[in-house]
Amino acid sequence: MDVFEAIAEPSRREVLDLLAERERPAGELVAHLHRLTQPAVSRHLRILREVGLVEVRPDGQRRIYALRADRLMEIENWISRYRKYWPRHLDALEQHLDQKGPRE
Amino acid sequence: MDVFEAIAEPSRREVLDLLAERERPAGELVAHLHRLTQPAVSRHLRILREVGLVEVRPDGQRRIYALRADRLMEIENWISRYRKYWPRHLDALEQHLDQKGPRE
DNA sequence: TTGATATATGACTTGAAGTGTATATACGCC
DNA sequence: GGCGTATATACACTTCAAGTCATATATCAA
Repeated sequence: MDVFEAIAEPSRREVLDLLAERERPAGELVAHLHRLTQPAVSRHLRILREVGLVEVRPDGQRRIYALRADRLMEIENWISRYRKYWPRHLDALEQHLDQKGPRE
Repeated sequence: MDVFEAIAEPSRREVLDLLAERERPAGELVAHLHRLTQPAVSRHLRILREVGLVEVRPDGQRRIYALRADRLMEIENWISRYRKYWPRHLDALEQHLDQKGPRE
């Protein structure tokens, strides 16, 4: 399983979104993904761990999961070559710049 | 099948990469993806068509496939929220800017 | 019309992903 | 130690994607 496959799964993207806000113990993730059972979430976390998109830190009986966003650059690097084909007014790069202000 | 799943398949990314250079007839794509049989490639093309990542134009007995890169913005929109977590010296946005020169 | 080429589809098989139930492991507390 | 909680793993099962081979469809050329 590679990063592309890992993020193809909606529940796993949801996990990453949750971890983007802050690191969380596994149980908290299970609570948010209430459609899935605890083992199912645990399995998704294993996959995210294996591809390096999250890292785990033990905290007593809990396991704290944290995002490792740098692994997403593999996606970014691939997709970046397509930006030039996008309509300019929807170019996320431009939006990003507008958001941050020129040359922050 | 959604866009995330569509690009999770390496052969399909390869097709998109080929179509990023120029539009091509199906047979040319089959020739490049020499590991796959013609029906296999045709099936991938169908999937890419269904999610809107490519479009087809008949040309006699051939079918010319062309990229529709704007559908990749679905990926971009999701991934963009993670940019701020990347190490700055590897920030693809910065690279992109450096490449184009400031405020083209 | 007949035959060759280009592409798509159908039937089928195989393998892997995803899920739930049940169980194991690990830790904290008493 | 024994119990409860938190998390991971094992197993069985289902579903579906992806591949091949064979065939259908469409177009061109003669």
